[in-house]
Amino acid sequence: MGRSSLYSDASGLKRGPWTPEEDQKLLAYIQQHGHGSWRCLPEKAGLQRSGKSCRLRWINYLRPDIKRGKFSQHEEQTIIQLHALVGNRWSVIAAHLPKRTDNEIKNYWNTHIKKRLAMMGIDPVTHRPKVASLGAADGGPKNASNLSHMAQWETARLEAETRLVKESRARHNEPTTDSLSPRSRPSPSVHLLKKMATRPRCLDILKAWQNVCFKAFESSINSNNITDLESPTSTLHFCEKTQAPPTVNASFREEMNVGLNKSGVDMVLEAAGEVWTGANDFLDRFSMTSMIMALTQVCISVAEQVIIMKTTITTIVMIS
DNA sequence: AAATCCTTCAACCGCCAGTGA
DNA sequence: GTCACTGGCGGTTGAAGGATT
Repeated sequence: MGRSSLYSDASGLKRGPWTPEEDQKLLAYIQQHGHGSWRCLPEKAGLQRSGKSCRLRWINYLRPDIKRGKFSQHEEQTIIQLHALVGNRWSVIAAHLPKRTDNEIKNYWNTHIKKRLAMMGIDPVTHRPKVASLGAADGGPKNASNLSHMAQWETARLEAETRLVKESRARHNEPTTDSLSPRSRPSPSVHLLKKMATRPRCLDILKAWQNVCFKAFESSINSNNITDLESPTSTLHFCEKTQAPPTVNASFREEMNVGLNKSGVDMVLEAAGEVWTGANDFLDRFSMTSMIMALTQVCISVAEQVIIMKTTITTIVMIS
């Protein structure tokens, strides 16, 4: 496989698929000497390859700590929820999946998850519902819309549960996967995600969150308009029109550019009051926001169930 | 059985950030 | 400060092989 021919390029370096002999040479050299400088490695290992090609082959295929084969359901959920958080930052996502490479995750996303989300009526880029397109495809716009939302809420619920479990586990000092990251240089985001899973959360945040969330919840139920709710994976959107408080600084807004609705986050942060003032570094803020997102998704899921029940009851009453 | 279409994924490319001279 | 080099990353390609016609 690969897109280049088997022939050597202008510099005399071989390209294209690796042969077993080449693999053996590379493996043997690295096991004996370590990779050292990738640029110098091919010559020392007796390979007619570029250092870059050797590095890629090692990272994505030859490393002994690589897990191959089908992705588990848990891995898939992790990918989806992390993608909702960080977007196409495959190296960050890979850092949280044991023995998976960023390339593998990227391929899996593009060939499997992306399509499945699209079929569920979820935009794989924004993680928001594509209600119009699903309705058009299915004939019944209303049913399609409801189906779409139910899928959304269920996805959100699973995501939230998974995230909370993960954070809880991390707090109990279970081993993280960071040491297994295919990248030797962890990105800042890896540290942030790791740190956010280990910091204790203040219950005041929960209280603050309950205030904000249930106001929106009540409002949604009163209007009885399901389509007013946004995708659970996008989270917090129903707070969007709230004005952002002045206490949250601009640099944080920049740093939080991970697909969140910032105004919604701001609103919760404002309600959190004093808790927030103590958290003046980005790590704390990121951690707090992650928790808020998880809680949002759980809450939206509950809200959806109630709305569906109310709609059903109304329908029954009308029929009877 | 052959042709065509579709899916998968290994490998490449180009860009960017970090580092040292 | 800036230049060159290196490694890391995300996007893209295209061959292989499976599925469908």
